[in-house]
Amino acid sequence: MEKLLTYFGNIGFKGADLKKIVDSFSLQAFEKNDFVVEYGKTSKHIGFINSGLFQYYILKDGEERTHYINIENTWFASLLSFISETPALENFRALTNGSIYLISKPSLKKLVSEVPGFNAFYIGLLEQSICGIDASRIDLILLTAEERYLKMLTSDPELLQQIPLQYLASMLGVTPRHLSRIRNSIR
Amino acid sequence: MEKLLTYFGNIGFKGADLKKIVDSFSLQAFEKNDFVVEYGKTSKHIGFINSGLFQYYILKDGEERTHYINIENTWFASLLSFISETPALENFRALTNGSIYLISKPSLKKLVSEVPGFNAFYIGLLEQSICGIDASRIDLILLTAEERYLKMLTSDPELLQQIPLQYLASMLGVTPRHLSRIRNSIR
DNA sequence: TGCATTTCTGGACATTTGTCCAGTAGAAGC
DNA sequence: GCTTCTACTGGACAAATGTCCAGAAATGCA
Repeated sequence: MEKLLTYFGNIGFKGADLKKIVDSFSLQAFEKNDFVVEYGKTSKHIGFINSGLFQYYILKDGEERTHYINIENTWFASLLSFISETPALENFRALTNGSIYLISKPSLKKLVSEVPGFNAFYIGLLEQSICGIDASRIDLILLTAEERYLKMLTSDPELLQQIPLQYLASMLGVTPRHLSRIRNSIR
Repeated sequence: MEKLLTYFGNIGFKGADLKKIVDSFSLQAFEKNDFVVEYGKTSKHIGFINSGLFQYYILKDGEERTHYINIENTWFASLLSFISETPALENFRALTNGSIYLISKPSLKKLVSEVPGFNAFYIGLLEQSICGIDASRIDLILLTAEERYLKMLTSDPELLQQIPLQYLASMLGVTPRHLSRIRNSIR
């Protein structure tokens, strides 16, 4: 659990509190194509990606539509399902072999109420999520697909290198065919 | 401050705590076209709309692009600016005369740390915001403009009645011209 | 009531994006 | 080394959406 120790250590947790936090997580391995969250089932965990590439997608008219991809060292949550405790409307699946530090909702709530400062950490996590999701939503309204692609080129260069273009296209809200056109036109 | 008393009373706050909460807000009146949050200035408050209609928009190539509208009895926040204490990238402006119960960030943080249960209230508010924003973002990727309009018809009928169509179109990510086509085609 | 302003609609045409598909290149397995 | 699979590209055409604009309808105000 070294990565978690470092992570929470770096943001100021120590001693017994740090141990309590890290012990609340369990490291689970996933093989390519394994589901972390499956459509129709309630998502009971959030987690921190230790390694691998994980994809959110929704089936629409029988087709996979990717709406987000998580890479190493980021937090993931099927928030709607996790928060409201309703069946997930999306799938969250491993695109490669990898592993995730998972924590259950009861454990999370326990840390929030029992560990001083964890409360602030969770609020910070939510606040950051909001900033990220909101910015992405606004971009979808305000920018053209090409502008969104150019923005991604500079803001998430590591995504571009790790993720097959078909998934990127889906995240940008266009077809792979059109992304190919965009990439061709900006040369 | 009746509306706030009722609101926080209904979710379980009482006595001195309730008074402390309500006293942290101030009711501010806005006239049509007044700015609540202005581009380039840091947003230092969040608030609960007492009355009126308020519009988030961004200027792009000299044009107003609405990305959200708040109606009565909803919470508003220029979250990115408020949370990260950076200049706002958007404007938030009164579309009609109205008033908002405002609370500053220091007061909010004070309530979170001093009033039992307010912490949970603020977390709940953030969680709900995430669910709403995330659902909206996913719709922008997965649904066509027509599907988004149909969804809005059933999920937010009150918006349809109060908001001029040009703003709705902008929220849906299409031009008024195209929204007119959509409305025509579903009859 | 009547004029001015704003909002909404829809025609004509341009641009963007999607669909379908075939071809190429590289990676993976036997 | 050969086959198979997957990712990526791009042509041809169709559908969706934008632009520009003018007229109709609704609203606000004197």
